Amino acid sequence: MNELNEIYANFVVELRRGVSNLVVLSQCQQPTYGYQLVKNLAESGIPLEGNTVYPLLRRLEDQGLLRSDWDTSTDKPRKYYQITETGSQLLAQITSYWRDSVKNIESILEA
Amino acid sequence: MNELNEIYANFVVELRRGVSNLVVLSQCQQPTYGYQLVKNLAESGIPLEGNTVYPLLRRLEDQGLLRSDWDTSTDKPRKYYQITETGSQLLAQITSYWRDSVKNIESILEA
DNA sequence: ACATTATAGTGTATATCGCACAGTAATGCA
DNA sequence: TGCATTACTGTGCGATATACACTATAATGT
Repeated sequence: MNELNEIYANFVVELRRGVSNLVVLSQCQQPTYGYQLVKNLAESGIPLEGNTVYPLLRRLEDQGLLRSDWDTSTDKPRKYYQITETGSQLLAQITSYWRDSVKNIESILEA
Repeated sequence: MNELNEIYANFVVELRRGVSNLVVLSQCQQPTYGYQLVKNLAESGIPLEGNTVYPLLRRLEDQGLLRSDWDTSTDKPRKYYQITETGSQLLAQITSYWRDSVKNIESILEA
């Protein structure tokens, strides 16, 4: 017997999916590293775990939307990711798509 | 070029994911059938195709969030889905979650 | 007579997530 | 001093849900 909480949790997972692309790209307008993202996004109410963030960053880099540089100047080496020109273009597109969707969904919910 | 469009399309797919649960549950506050959902949602700017909607309706029914009745009184038999009490509770929860998320994401995008 | 609409469905490949786990170096604390 | 926790980056696997490409049937439009 499926418990309601389980179903709810799964809905939340699905809702968060895709949003991660959007918020990570957005955050990488400033050079950022994975662990920082995990912390910042949790504070911002969009908790993404490391096992989600690290593969995501690599995917985005593979797609040419981010680029990365290791900073080894401190004791804790950090891999900084930063958005590319291509990434910026895509970010603008999906931000626009996102806002349109939000409006559409809100009007469905209110109807 | 084509590559970017593909990436964009995939982002859109991921963003739409989960939203389908929300809008379908919401629409089923009035008894509705699959084909009508496909048409209505397309008009509302949330295009979901039959191969997405029909399995989704069945899942929601399996989870006890919707129930269905065949209407065979007309020449075209239609399977009407309607939200259950449990479904209504969950809809309220995920609607609330959705609106909170939207606020959080918007504030990340603006930062 | 032929195409399109209306209506419901399936099978398979693919993408991404969560959970669990691996691994190292610094820092806090008992 | 010794041990736990934090900081930091990752991997492997199973589960879920989507897109794409179909199957199927009956009515309606031209």
